[in-house]
Amino acid sequence: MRELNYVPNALAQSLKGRSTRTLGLVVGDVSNPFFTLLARGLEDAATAAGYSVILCNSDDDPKKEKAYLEILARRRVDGLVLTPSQTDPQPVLDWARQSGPVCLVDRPVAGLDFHAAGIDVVRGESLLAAEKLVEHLISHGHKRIAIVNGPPTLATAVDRLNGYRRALTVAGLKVDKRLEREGQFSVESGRETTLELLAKKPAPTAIFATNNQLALGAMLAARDRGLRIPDDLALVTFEDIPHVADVWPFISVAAQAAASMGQEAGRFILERIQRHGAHHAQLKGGGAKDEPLHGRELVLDTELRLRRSCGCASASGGIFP
Amino acid sequence: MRELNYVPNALAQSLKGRSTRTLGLVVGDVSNPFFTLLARGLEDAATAAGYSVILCNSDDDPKKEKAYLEILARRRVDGLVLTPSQTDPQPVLDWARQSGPVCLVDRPVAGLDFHAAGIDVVRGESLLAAEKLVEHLISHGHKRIAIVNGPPTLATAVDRLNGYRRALTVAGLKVDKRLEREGQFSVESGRETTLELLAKKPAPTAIFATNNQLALGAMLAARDRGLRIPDDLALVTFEDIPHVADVWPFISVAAQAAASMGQEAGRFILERIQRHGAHHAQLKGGGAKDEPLHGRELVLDTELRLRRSCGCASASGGIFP
DNA sequence: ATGAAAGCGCTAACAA
DNA sequence: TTGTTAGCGCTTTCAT
Repeated sequence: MRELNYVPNALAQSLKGRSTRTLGLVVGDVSNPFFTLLARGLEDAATAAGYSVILCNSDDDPKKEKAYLEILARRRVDGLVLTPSQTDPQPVLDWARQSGPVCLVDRPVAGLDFHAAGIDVVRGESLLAAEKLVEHLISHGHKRIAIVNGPPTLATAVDRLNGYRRALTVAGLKVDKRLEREGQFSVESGRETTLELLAKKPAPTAIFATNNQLALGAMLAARDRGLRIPDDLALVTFEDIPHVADVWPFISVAAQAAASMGQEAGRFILERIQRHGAHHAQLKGGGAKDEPLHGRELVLDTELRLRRSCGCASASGGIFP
Repeated sequence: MRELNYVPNALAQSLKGRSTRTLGLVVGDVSNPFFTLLARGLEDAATAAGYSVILCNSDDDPKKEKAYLEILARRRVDGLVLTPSQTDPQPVLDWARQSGPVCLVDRPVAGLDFHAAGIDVVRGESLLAAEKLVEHLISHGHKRIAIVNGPPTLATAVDRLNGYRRALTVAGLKVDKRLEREGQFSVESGRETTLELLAKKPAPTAIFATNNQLALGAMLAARDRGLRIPDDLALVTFEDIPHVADVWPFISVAAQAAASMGQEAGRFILERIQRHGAHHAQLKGGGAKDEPLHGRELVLDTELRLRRSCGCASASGGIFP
């Protein structure tokens, strides 16, 4: 009788029950391949558990982020996976307290006691990887190494800057603020700041771009100035562009497992949602794990992939002239 | 008084009203840069109009697609933006009749009278662009040109195959089915089928990979066999990988404006939602556009970008050795 | 003007 | 077992 086209209304179900089976995902920009993979990973984890995900692009703008959080809260998403766009921990704390489980991905919020707040964090190892990258540049003989960074409001930018500085210090090179540039994590920003850097009296001989978009911008800048990489300017960065490196093994990177990051974030948030739900609807028997469940932190390994842009010879035979 | 933390419940609002202010987006795979940009474009258009988007990856699998459509229908999304994964027009027709506005992106469904069904289509020019690409290979003197294609169930694959055949025919070359390979629109598939092609007695001297993932796979295959591009094997494909071509002007492509496609799809679907809503809730006065509104088709231009993989000399100076 | 009530489509608790 | 009912948080209508 209801074979004649009946589709249950999930809204009504959600209104009654305490779950929307929906996750909110707020990333800087899905077009950044890193976030693309992250989104895919989360989507897979979510789908497997019967959840859908609402995708939001904050462009790392706290205003946009705020607007999205508001929308997601109204929609009563069961969990939030967020790449925080600012230093202020309040929005995240508020969400955790009022709107439900949160998992921070890619970067934590400086000054946020995620452990106590019951907020999970999944991120890559940034500081150490950055240090290794710069250390490698130093091993190639570079002394004037510049950093093309993202906004200092993002933990990844801060970590990578600290790694950069540490490498210099350890090598006995002095930290020169004039070689430290910050901007957005975008191609345009990378191009502009690199251009500024290259205009300096003694120009840097190597650049550490803190993500792949910035690196792309730096390469554009090098091209603008007629510089060859790595001969005239060496370059290292974070995050591979999927598949591209396989056919064009050129850019040396510290690679993060973006898809895994998304999946792990999914695992965290789903687990937390389960407990959260069990908590709200006081289940009578069964698994009574009622301890508050502190925030966990999962730090994924970052793998150094040295190719040509740093000055190393191409490992692979190279099919291209 | 309600400054003390009140968040309206969008579920209840939606349950009462007739709108969820949500769009469903089903693409093959967001990790394909083409779909990434499409998703971003749609998200932008949606957000600007106060809509959110639920992202789904069908992997071009009709089963997964069906499951997602079911979920989206239950969630009562106001509109559906879909890259259809099969030849059967029924699912789409059903959606349009029962669940609301639909906009097909990237590809239509063969045999679907979208115009009559009131279904919009936003796509790139595939056939002609494919023909030009292959025509160009022919102009380089190639006679044995293979096609590495996606599933014949997708309109883009069909169109590109037809464009390929037409170019051959027009040039007086004969169509050789053994040089026509199909599979998935994935890197792995591209690698496998290219490997098969390269194992043939007189191997093809040029390959037309019908999307960038396949092209990446084809390049991997070339590397596997120790072939150089374009010297030993020429290659052309569809869709640029954003920014990469700027720093590595290597792959010759027919480029589509993916982000625009997403935005235009957004415009179409939002407009249709508006009318649809106005239709349901019989508005008393005002703009009485009650004509049924036929399905529209927007075909975006595809731009040929000839670089090196086809055999053309690099236009740009090239910063890489 | 402000206030009360019905109902959106479900689920869960209860009654028969 | 099957049937009825209250209520999730809103919006809209109707009465005050």
